Amino acid sequence: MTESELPLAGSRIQRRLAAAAIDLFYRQGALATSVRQITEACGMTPGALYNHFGSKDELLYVVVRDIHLRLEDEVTAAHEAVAGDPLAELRAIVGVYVTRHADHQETARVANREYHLLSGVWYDEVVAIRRRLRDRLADVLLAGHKCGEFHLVGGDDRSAAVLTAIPILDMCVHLSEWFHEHRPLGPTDLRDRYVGLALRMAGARPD
Amino acid sequence: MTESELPLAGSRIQRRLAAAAIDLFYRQGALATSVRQITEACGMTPGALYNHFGSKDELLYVVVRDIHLRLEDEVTAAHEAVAGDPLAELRAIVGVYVTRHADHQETARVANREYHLLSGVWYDEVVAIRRRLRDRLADVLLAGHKCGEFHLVGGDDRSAAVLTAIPILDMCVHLSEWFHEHRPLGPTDLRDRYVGLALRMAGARPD
DNA sequence: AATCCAGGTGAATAAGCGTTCATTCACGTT
DNA sequence: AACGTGAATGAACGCTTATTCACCTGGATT
Repeated sequence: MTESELPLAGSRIQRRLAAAAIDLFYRQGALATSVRQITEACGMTPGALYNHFGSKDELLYVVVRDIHLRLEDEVTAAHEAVAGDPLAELRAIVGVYVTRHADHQETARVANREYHLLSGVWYDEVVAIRRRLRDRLADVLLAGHKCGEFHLVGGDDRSAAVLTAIPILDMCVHLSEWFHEHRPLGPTDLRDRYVGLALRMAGARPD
Repeated sequence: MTESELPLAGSRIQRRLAAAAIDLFYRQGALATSVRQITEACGMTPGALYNHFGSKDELLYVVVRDIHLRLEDEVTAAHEAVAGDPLAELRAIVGVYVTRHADHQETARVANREYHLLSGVWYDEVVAIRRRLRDRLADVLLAGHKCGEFHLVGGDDRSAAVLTAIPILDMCVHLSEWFHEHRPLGPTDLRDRYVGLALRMAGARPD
C-alpha cells in the first residue's frame, strides 16, 4: 500500500490533520467524516482543529487544492521537459496522470470525488486548475494535429481537441476508482498501455 | 432540459418519491439530502416516506438499482440486435452508453456518484450489474480481436480486453459529469465521435 | 350503513453534527 | 522571575438528522 503524501504547505500539525483527513475522506467520504473523527485520529479533541483551520470546509479546501496543485506541478515539469514535440508531450502528460492516479489513488480519489462539495471562490479555484490542465492537453493535441503527427476525431478545430482531451483525462483520472495494487499488472505496464490508448485516441500513426 | 425518467417498478407514490429523490440527489448529493426535503417536494411530511420505503437507504438502493437495470436492459437490447458482428456490437454498446449518460445525465450522475454509499448485499448487487456490463464489453473486444477486426493494446489475453473495456466505459460514464445541453454539439454528433474514439481504442481498422 | 384500512399527520426521540469559549498548560523570551 | 503565546481541553450551544408511533381521516368494500 502506497502511503499517502502529505500536502505541501502548512505547519507540522496542519499537515498531520490533513493527512488524517485524507485517510478518512478516502474511506468514508468527506461528508460522512466528522471533525471528531479527524481530531481523534491525531489524539486530540474536536475544538483543537479550529486552532489550525477556520472550519471543516476550509480543511477540505486546503486538502483538495494542494492535491490539484501537486498534480499540476508534476504535469508542468514533465511537459516542459519535452516541449516542442507533441507526441512526446502527450506521452509525458498521460504518463504523469496514470502514475499519480494509480500510484497515489488515495489522494487522487479524494480530490476527484470531493471537490464538488466546495463552494464559492474555493470551488472556482479548484475548477480553474482542472480547466488549465484540460486546456493544456487540448493545446498539445491541436498542435500535434496541425503539424501532422495526430489526426483528431472531428477535424482540426479547437472543440475537437477539447473533445478528445476530456475522454483521455477521464480514463486516466478514474484509474483511482478501480485500480488496486493487487491487480496482476505493474504500474509501468499500466502506464504504457494507457499511453498507447491515448496515442490511438489522438490518431497518432502506429509505429 | 431532459426530464428525469421515473424508475420502472413500484407504486405511483413510490415512483413520485423516487423521482423527487433523484432530482435532489442530483443537485445536492444523497448524503446532503434529508428525508424532509424529499417528502416536502411531494407535499408530505417526513413520516410518510416510511409507509413506502423501509428507510432512506432503501430508497437510495431502489433508485440506484433501477437506473443500473435500465441501462443494462438497453445495452442488452442494442447488443442482441447486432450479435455476431463485433464491430457493430461495439458501436451499439458505446452508442447506448453515450446516449444514456449525455441525454439523461440526471439519473446517470446519481447512479454513478451515489452507489458507493450502499452497503452489504445492496452494494454487492449494484456492483454485480456494473461488472456484468464491463465483462460484456470485454467479451466483445476479445471476440473482435480473435477474428481480426480489432487489435487490442496488450495482446490477445482476456486481461487486455478488460483493460480496454474499462477506459472505454469510463469515458462514456463520465459524460454525465461535464456534458451540458448548451454545449455546441448535438447528441448524435457526440455519439459518433465517442464511437470513433472507442473504435480507435479497440484497434479497429480505419475505414 | 357499517367496516376496514392504506396512508398522512405531527409530535417525540435519541443521536450526532459543526462550532464556540473560558480555561489551563507548557514553552521561550525578556 | 515575569510575561506572552501557541495549543489543547472539556463542556456547552443550537441545530439537524433518521426514525418511530399513536392518532386521524377519507374512500372503498361488504
